[in-house]
Amino acid sequence: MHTRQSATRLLRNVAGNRLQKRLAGNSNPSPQNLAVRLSKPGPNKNNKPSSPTDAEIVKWNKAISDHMRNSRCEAALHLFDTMPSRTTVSWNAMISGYLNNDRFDLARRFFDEMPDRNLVSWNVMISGYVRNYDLIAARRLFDEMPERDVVSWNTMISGYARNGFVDEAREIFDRMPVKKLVSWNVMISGYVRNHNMHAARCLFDKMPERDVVSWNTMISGYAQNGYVNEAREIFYQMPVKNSVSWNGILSGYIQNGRMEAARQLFELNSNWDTVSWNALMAGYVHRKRLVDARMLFNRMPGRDLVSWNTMISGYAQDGNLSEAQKLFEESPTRDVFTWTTMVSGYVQNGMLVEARRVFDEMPVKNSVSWNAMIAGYSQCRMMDEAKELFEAMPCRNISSWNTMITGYAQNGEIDHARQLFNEMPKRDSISWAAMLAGYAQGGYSERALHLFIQMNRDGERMNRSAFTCALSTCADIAALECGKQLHGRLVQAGYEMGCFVGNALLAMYCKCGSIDEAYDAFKEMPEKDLVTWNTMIDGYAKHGFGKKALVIFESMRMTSIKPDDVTMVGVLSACSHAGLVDKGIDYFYSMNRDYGMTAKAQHYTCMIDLLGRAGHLEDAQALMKSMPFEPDATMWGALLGASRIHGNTKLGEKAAERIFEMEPDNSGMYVLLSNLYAAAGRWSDVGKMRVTMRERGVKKVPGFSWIEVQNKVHTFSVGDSVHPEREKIYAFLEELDLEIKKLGYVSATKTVLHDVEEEEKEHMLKYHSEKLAVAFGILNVPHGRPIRVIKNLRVCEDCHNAIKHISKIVNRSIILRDSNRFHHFDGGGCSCGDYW
DNA sequence: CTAGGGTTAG
Repeated sequence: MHTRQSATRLLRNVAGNRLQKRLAGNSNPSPQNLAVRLSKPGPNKNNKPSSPTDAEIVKWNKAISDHMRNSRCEAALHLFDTMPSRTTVSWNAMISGYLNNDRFDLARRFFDEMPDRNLVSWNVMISGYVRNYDLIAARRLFDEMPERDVVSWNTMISGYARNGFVDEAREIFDRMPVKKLVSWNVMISGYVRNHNMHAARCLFDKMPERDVVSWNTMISGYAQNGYVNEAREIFYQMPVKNSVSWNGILSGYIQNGRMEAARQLFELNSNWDTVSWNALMAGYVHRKRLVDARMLFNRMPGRDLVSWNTMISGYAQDGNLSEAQKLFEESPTRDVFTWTTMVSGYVQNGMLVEARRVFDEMPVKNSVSWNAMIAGYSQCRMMDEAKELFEAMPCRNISSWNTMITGYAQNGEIDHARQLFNEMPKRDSISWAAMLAGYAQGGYSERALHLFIQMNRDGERMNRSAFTCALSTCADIAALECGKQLHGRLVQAGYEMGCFVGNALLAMYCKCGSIDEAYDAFKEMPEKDLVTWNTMIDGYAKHGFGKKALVIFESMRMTSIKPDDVTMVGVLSACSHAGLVDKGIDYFYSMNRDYGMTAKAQHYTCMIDLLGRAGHLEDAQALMKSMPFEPDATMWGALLGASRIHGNTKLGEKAAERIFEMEPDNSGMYVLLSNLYAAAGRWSDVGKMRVTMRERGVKKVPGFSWIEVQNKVHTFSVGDSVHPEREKIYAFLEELDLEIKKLGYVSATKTVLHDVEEEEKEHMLKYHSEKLAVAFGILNVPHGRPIRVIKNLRVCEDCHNAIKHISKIVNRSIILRDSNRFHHFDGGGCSCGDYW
């Protein structure tokens, strides 16, 4: 037991004068700033503690936790401050309470200042760091603590696994001296979370005893990773089921988009609990079927807070703020969740004033609430307001900093972004990515590169996972030069052996369009795991080298590593992209025959694509009908694409209709259908499409392309008129145009629709962003080196045709990455074989 | 007061 010594002084230190002043003027105090107020010396501080009984202290402690659970930090602190004597448990309750309310700073101060720590204090603090995504700090505490119990070990395992470090989690798991049932469950759940069902199953089969949680973890793991059949198998095998088991199956259907199957199961029996109702309702909300969701909501026997929150967020995200507001007012109780939903609903619909009104009214805010409001301001380019909130918020977390960095970067204030990046206490992969993306999108490639180098210099920060993260950032923004630099540093650091980094390296080369260097890296990897093989296969497939992909697959079969469903997606899409119909069909059937795999939605999508492209539209439809689940928008999209290639307007319309039902905002599909009409000469339908798009408020994503030349990224958009070298580029394009027409190129104005006025059509076509970037590349990339262009959307058919001819005329190799795949143009042809 | 399974917000 301790006297109440330093709590007051402690808090005064925590708050700091600046914050205290700022909050003093706030007319609408949140509990967080009340906590600060209490730091002023209160009355009755000099009573000598009478000696309370143990039972009384337990009561006090319970009251503290209770306050904390209900986000009443100030009340908890008041109790803590005035209680006659404290135990370690009291301190622990405060720490845990603050952590639950996103006050990591206060929690740590209490932890540091407390007179005696027990095992729980350490464990609580570690779990706090885990929740704040700070695995390094968590690990430091874990290593420092004087002794560890099962909970300490389990917390670390779960912490690593939750944040994607499943190997580190396994390392801890293997090292722990005594494993309990929960330890096994945590580790299995870690594998599940990281989509490694194979490893999860191995552990599950090996574990000495199982309880209902172990079984349920496997059910939901299989279900959420798309193996509904396996989930059902486990479900039937398990000795004692509870409602969680049932809900695992139900939400498995829901998350795999099989709403009708979910519904059938749901109607089959009547003893579903509230969680089940909520899950089904959320499924409908997620698929924008608000009418169905509302019908369930009305029918529900017992609505809880989650039910109300789900329904409210459904309306809010759908833009129906008036209905959301109505339900919000009707709801019997509201929690932080409810309020935050309203705030972010208004924010997402650009209604900043309303958002702010709700935000000011809400009684308890957590970091999510603050971040939502900040994001709202920064999306509306109101960085001053965003900054004001950011500085006032008591519970800043990494997300808050990241939101601000992104905001500044997107508003062109790159230096402010960098300043925050430098100042922030902890960075995660998002922070680096945000900063790098800011540099990359703003054209500051040298600075992006420099940031990588700084990452390396920081030494400690540049561990294996940082390399992995940096490499995958390079892959995303197709920064090949940066990626190569990292590769160099990797070799210097002696890191290049492991699969972890090796796979990232491989993926980087693939996504940056350098498939040959990817293969070099692949060859040199001493150990190849499943991901290595999958990455290489998919890389070749995406680049249109289907036969090479299949060669890799055949070598993989010689090893002891078993292909999984991801492998097969790569193999099937290789066949599809390369037009290898019979091979594709063979492989599809071999999945079950040779490996006992059940084909998932993605495999069917590949097959529909494969059959469709090859002109077997009937077979594609037949396959769709025979599938064990409902077709999703991607499958109809594949069919629509195939219909376009083969000029089947009727089928295209049917597919499009289904897509618009499921994804009314998918602008790419509207364009695809328009192109189909245009190709058939149905101009009035083309016009109607344009009207429909306008009526439904579908915005076509503007297309842009970029190219890296001498460490600088050049971005182009349709009809670009801002690039400093535009005159030269346009003149060069005119010249090319004449040349390629001699080769038989016909401007395909008629087949391509873009949302520009009719008379501008031919003019605009010549100036699509990809053409501009290619022309710029030819003019500026030294001879003998490939020209690498990236486009955010699918490449336009006419441009594709033109670039093929251009590659022949200028005798250059042009590599174009679009949103779907890679195109290698060489000597007048393309690696995609005109199928894409 | 701390670790594992099914539903809601960034």
